[in-house]
Amino acid sequence: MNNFKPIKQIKASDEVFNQLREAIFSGRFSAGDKLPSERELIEKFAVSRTVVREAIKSLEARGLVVIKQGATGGAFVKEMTFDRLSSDCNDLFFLGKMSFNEICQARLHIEPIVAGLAAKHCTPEHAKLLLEANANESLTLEYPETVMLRSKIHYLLADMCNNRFLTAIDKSLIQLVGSISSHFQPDTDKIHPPGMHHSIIDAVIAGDEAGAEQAMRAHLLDFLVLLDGIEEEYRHTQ
Amino acid sequence: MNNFKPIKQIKASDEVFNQLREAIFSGRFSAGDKLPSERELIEKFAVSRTVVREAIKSLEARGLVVIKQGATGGAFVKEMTFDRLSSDCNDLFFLGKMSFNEICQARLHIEPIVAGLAAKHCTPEHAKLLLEANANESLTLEYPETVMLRSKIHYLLADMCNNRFLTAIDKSLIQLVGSISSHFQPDTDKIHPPGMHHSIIDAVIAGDEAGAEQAMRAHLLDFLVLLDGIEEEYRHTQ
DNA sequence: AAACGTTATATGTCATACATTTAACGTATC
DNA sequence: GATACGTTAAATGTATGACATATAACGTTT
Repeated sequence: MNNFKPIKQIKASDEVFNQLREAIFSGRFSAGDKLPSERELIEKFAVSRTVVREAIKSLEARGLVVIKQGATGGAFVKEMTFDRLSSDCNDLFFLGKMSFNEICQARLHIEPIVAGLAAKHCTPEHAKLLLEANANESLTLEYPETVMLRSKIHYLLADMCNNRFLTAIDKSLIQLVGSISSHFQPDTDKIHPPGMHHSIIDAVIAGDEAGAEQAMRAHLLDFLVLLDGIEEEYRHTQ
Repeated sequence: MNNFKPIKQIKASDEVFNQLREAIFSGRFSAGDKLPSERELIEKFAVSRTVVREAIKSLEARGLVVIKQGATGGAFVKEMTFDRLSSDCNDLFFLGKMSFNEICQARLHIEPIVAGLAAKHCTPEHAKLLLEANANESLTLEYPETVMLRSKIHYLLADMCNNRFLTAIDKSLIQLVGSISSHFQPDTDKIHPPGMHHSIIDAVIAGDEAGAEQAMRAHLLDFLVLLDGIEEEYRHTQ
């Protein structure tokens, strides 16, 4: 047979999108830089404004740029953050591609590791923050502040593990569990009594990796059991 | 002070985007369904075609729909997959937000867990696939096939862990390590000699969770050491 | 110096026309 | 009847011009 390949008619807007995307990835534009204005892009690419606008709109939806209006406006390259991962995880859950149980199990496996790494890298400043957060855990019982206060420790530990990938994954899971469970506003003191984090913090501050892992695992087992059955409820109220 | 909030002028295209997004998330449109045509959306939202098109373009960039041209064309709701996570991980690496070392370390922590879970859920069919893949590992030394063959086992194990989140994360890491390292086409038999997976497979098929974890950890330590320094090279050749 | 209006330069929206892609239907040809 | 071919219809893709709106910067008045 012949080796002819099917002609791929690339849409002009996609082509512009790709070239701009490449330019950003290659570092020709870095975070904070302004892309050329629509008028300039029209000239350089020799296409209509429609095409340029749709390309930029795609960049925005992809989270690569933010668009500002006005005299000093334009498309500015965004500082890429790990929030994208979180937002994707959210999408996947809400589209039913992940069960609450899977999220919890994943967290049960990953967060102890993170806690161990946090213990390994704990500095006096970190210790201070942890103790502060721990002391403030019971300040209020109002939603959604209470959820934030009770999970603060987890976020701090995530930031301490010295691995941005694990930090991002862990935070996504924490955030997801939080947002799903707080949808029901269960009695906070019941599903997450104050003082649950004591042993974790002690181990982390002591630099005891294995102890921190162990303590986190035990904590999650306690906590997640109390949340059991919450997904059933969730899927039904939608 | 007063409690006035700044007026947030929502762009029409964003509003349309959000409403369509919500409709998809709420299940009003599920995978494979066709959104209303541009003409219909124009009527329902009472906006111009520009606005509708930019909204749909955003949905496409977000990976929620695919757009087909022609008589039976339109915007079709996409089956949401975990590929999005992989693609985002790629972006983050190429934008310098993750180091190769962080990726390797994350993999070193996560993949043993996955291997353990795989051992827990291993069926005879799984065993067959693993043995097959293992036998085919040295079929070729040509890039990029060789990379695929040597990592096949890892992908299989990822699929066996019964947790779609961990599967997705693990695959992202595997794929990322593979694509970065194969950029240099190092001698495959040197950095990843055949037979490295034997002990892992034995443990998994035996259903030995702890053994599988251990074997995977040992394998990764061996393998990743051989890849050391590859990032330096990479960042310089860009 | 502060308040205010003007202006310039972006992006945002609308409307219309035409181009292109694609499936489906009909029709001639063999 | 099957195949090839042209026609048509319905959708998205692109081009263009006009006007709306947002925003910073400059000038002018007070």
